[in-house]
Amino acid sequence: MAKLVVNQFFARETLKVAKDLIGTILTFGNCSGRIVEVEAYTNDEASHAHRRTDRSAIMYDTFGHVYVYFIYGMYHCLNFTTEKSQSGAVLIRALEPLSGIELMKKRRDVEDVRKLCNGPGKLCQALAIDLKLNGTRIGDKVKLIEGSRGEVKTSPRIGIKKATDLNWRFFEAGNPFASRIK
DNA sequence: TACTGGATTCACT
DNA sequence: GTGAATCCAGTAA
Repeated sequence: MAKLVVNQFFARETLKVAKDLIGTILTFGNCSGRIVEVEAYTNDEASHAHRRTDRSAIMYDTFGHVYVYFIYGMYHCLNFTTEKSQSGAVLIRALEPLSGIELMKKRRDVEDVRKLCNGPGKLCQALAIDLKLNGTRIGDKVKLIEGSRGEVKTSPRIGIKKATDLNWRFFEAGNPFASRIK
């Protein structure tokens, strides 16, 4: 397993980055998990990337950085910024927990491993990700390691679902750790 | 300064 | 399937 070349990886089209993130190992602190579901946000109206504000400026100014935002007064969502020349980001929607599982269980107050990280808010809670992480470089606190993908073209099987007109969800087909696909 | 809505989750029916 | 919880960011005035 190789450490991912962040600059090269995230400078590409958001949709390609999103697809290639499936199967990648994400580590933060003592916990790690395999990314099994993501959502690509390009410059469309449903996305924070549509309008430049103080909060969303990071998506215009950077790629390969962590973008965390707070939603519904209760949850955080973890994104990675993409594309060199325009705004874009990939929301991490679900992880398959690999290590630090006991810690995640404690944080989530849940015993069922499948329910630890099968949602954007849940995985942030399990990994203790909050706004303090916003703006940090990928590879700094949050690290990514190529998993079963990388050179592999055929597996894992990647499912694609349209979320909005321009946004797409990518998930590992048949993986029980992926969140509910609506 | 005040108001509004949201890329979610979970309990309840 | 429905609705409540909850608070920050964005917007209007």
